[in-house]
Amino acid sequence: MRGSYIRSHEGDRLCRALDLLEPLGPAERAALTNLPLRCRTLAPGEYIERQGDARGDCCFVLEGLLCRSKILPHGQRQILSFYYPGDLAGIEMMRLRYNDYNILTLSSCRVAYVSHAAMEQLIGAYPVLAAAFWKQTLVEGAVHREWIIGIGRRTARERFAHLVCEMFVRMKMLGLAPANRFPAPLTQTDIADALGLSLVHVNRTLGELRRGGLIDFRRQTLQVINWGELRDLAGFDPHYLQIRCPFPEKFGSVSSTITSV
Amino acid sequence: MRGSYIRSHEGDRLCRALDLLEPLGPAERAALTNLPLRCRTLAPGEYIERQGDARGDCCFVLEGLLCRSKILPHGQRQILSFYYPGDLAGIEMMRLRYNDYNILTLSSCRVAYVSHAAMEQLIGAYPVLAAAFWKQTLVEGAVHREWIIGIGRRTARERFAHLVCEMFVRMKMLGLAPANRFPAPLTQTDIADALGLSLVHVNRTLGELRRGGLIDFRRQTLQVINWGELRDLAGFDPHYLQIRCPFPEKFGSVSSTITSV
DNA sequence: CGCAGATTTGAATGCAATCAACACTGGTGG
DNA sequence: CCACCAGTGTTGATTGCATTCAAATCTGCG
Repeated sequence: MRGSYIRSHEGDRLCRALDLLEPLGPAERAALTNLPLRCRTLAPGEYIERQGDARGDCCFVLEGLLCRSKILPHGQRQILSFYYPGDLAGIEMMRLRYNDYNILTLSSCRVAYVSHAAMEQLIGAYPVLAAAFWKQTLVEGAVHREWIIGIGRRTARERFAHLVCEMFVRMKMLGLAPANRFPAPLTQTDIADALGLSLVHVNRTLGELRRGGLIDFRRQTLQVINWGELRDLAGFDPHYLQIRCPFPEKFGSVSSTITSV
Repeated sequence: MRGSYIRSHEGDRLCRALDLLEPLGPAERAALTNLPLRCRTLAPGEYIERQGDARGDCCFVLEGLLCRSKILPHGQRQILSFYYPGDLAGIEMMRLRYNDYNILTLSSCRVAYVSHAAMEQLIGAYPVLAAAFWKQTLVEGAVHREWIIGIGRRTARERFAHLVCEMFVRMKMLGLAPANRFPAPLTQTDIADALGLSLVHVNRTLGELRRGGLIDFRRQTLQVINWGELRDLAGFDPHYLQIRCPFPEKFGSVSSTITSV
């Protein structure tokens, strides 16, 4: 099952995402685009990894949204994180023996599989790339912590708002949120499982945020309407995402643009 | 403020904890014990790092219990993780620019500070140690995920039971839980902030577990009385801790010993 | 059209938070 | 030695946020 080759704009996006973590030189860019990749297009709901399975290859996200989830013995589901374009899913399986989580597509996705062997070689040869991957893991940890805080101590409205802020900022960084709109290929059930809430309550909370003029969510698209209020409600501070570019400044102006509407 | 030298049995414990992640050779052990460390004894409630501060040195835990926490704007506190003897606290600050969390002692602690420079050198020279530290971060991520699941989807009793299981297994691994008793220098307020519950509810839940004959918790000491039931209640599966030694097997026998009492 | 999945709304229930008061503990100082 | 005090632990009563159960749309799609 040999996949197609990576497309040029997909390679660009991959480089861009990693460059946000660590500045890449031309050598690293070349090494990335010359990686032996197996590219594939996956339908929504396809699994990259399954809980309990033997560890599989690493997987670059080129396009679309994936998530990591776990099903509990009583059947409840918890979504643990999202994977955005440029993220490298399943990298921890290079070092760990057991895999307790599912990684699966939420939307139609373009992904690029890389063998562990190729990754080891890449990391060994390019310390900057090793640093970038290592840093991505650390940011993932920081995001985990922010989720713990949200689920542990924030109300449903704050929690929902915080998730929207996080997705918005990440998509914006990737240039995928023009006019403060970005694709969010999630059902309300998915959101509930990410926020640790029930489907019904997510629906009601969404209604409140919508009626409050903070966001809109229709046809798999999230729109941030009142960034200032949304951010304040969530208590959102983007520091934990460790954005390298001067994003907060740039973002302030966007924010004021929005709130002045 | 130059600290005292590391004591021999403390160096042993440090090596032992890392050896549980990756098997260390004599060279790595020697390198570890020859690290330029500044050892100190800290009182309960002292900070290693504060949220918003500039990044400080790394810090090995030699003895005692620390936690990572965050205070929210409205004053609520969430504890995000615990640091046990052998853990390296604050290692992520070698790579990240912003620090949004507190790291502080819960009990009286022995710690050993290491400069980032010394760590970089160590990691550069000993790939096995680099792998061990990297793996520790990955395990920390897995623990975060398990906490998300707990806070998001488990009831108060299950959540509490799961935390006790996790602490028990980690302490047992370190040889610090003889007779299924181990030091847990926590107030019920701390437990509440770790589990995302209120103090009052933690107190009631603890009462239930105590009356149910699952655990006891007195004078800063946790005792696992009925491991089988506790594990089943929590739905605890130690895989996520990535224990290298044949712990689950060994543990089964301990379990049966206990349940047969 | 018919159907499955997703969204929306209503009503009742329940788990955990909050408010409040009291008991226990260890440490300090008169 | 005892009074005092702050921190911690315990229990009762009330409130409320979120869940659960149930049913009615809505939507996309073969």
